[in-house]
Amino acid sequence: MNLCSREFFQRDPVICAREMIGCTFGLGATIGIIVETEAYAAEGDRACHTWKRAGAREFVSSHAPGTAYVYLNYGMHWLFNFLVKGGKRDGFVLIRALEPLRGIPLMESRRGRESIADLCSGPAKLTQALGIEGTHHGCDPLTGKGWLLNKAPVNQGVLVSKRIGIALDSEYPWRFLSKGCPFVSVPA
DNA sequence: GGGCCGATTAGG
DNA sequence: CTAATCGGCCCG
Repeated sequence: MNLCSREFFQRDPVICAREMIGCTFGLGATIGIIVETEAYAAEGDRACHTWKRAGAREFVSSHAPGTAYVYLNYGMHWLFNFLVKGGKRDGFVLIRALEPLRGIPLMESRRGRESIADLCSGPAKLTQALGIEGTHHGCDPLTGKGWLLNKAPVNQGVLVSKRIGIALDSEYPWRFLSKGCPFVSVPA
């Protein structure tokens, strides 16, 4: 049962990214708590795929808010985003790190390592740990079989920083992470 | 078709 | 620090 509503994703992506910290997210038996996110805006943000890719702009216009935008980076890493649209701005929320919660042995198997802090502490690590791949591009985690997405009742101790690993518009403070959390990709 | 780039990661 | 590895985009 998904407690995250459609309207949760019908807001500004920056607000949405902030609110997703603490939410429970999973696929199949593997589940974690979202501890790090980044927002990308469909317009005016040169780091967003929509800036250069017509396909990304088409994706935004032709899918419902909450849809999974999954893409291959560096030819080998799958990265997972939620589509955010219908609010002040359209855009995406990139899931960058999870605190492993359930299915840890399976995560360890998929990742090929056993250190719990190294299972989901990066955008490509967590997709590997959860078994997310290109086949999930365009899926709807709000209604799709196997997905889990529960909203957290409160978000306390959320820190803000610049986004990681981008060259353009890197000054925007659009990265959010749980304060003091050891499972983030890069410490605050 | 060819060249370049990238929201990363693991390993030396 | 760099190799790995490939879809999208810009040429031409």
